[in-house]
Amino acid sequence: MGPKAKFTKEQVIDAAFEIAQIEGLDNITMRKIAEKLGSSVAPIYVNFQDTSELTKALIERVINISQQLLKEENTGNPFFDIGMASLRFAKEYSAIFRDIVLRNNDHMKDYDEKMAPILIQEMKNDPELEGFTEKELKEILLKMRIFQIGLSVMVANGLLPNNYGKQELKDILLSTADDVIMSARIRKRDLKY
Amino acid sequence: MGPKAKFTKEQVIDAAFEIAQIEGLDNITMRKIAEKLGSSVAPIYVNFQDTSELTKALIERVINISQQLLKEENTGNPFFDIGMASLRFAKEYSAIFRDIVLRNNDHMKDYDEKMAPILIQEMKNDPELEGFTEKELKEILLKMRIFQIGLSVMVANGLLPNNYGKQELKDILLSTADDVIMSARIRKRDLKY
DNA sequence: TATATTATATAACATGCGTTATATAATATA
DNA sequence: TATATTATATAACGCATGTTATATAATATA
Repeated sequence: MGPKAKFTKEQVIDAAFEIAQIEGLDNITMRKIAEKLGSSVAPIYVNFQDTSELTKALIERVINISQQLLKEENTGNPFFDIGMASLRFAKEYSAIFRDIVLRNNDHMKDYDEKMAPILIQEMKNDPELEGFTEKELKEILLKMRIFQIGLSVMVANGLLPNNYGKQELKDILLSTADDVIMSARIRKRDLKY
Repeated sequence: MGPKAKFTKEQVIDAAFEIAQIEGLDNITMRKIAEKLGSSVAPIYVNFQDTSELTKALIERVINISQQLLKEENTGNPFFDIGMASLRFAKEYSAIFRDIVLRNNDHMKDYDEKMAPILIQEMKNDPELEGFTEKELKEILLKMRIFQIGLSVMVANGLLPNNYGKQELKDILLSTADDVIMSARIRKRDLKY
């Protein structure tokens, strides 16, 4: 009983997300969301108890988008796929990417620590990476993770040469992976003989 | 004629910098600075017209510190020195590093564009890099710049393994430089013969 | 020493924020 | 249809911010 709500949770999150996409997560305000929805702040408070609840929902939205981007990358090479998904996120949602990555939250660390063993396992099954010890694989993964974060930051901040598109990103990511792996193999060989 | 000012510009900037170091650039307020100085906000306005003027001075301070850090690195290998200076900044002033790098300001781009030709010139004089074309040198520099930014971000956000100190940072920076250069040389050779 | 000048502390103002109280409008149900 | 219930718009509250007006204190100079 009572009138229908003017907006769903999703619509409110959409509006908040649009603001975050341009101004960053910190610059979302209730009044801005209301303005974007063409209403007062009241409908927001019907859907969300307070700002913290809305923020949680927004973070979930961000995570869902990340996972969606990851699903869309399917070369079979998981750490290349993760790299490309992260790059797409950095490009398409750069303001949010900056806020998430550059804020010193535990999301990243948790994520890294959860993903590392999975990726190491995948690497063990990769014929291209045959013969490396676990320690060597970890070193390779770390280098690639560092490179991938650096590349994402540069994409988000528009620091790359103008002609850099998706293909160039792919190329440099793969090329650097080759560099790291090839060199690791050569070092291994040099030590052996 | 009149009483002496209680604080110099420098003292005000010091206080602001201390706040920024812990809370980030965005969380500096006139009242917080005043509190840290043990005074009211009035002396701040004697030294600076408004917030924007103080912010400019603070950015200059940040740049000076960066340059000081760079001066202290002197291996002769300029892009290694730049890398280490950036890493030290990321470690010692992580909140500010995040705000500077992750904000999409033009400082970074300007800096990169100014430094690139200088570094390329230095690379041309480096015997280790003999035989590479300018295009190849640019590719190597770009990869190292990406890696160095990634490493700095990870340092600032505490994402590296616990045992990572200055020596480990040096090692991984040099090791990756080797990877990139060695692989570039191998690719060159493969193409030739 | 007297005075003009300048620094300071205090308190106020305007603005923007999250949140909420309240009156009004809309609607499902009896 | 009448009513209870719920959504909405509006305006307000409390708080933090940058900035400024004002009264007071300090000091260089005549």
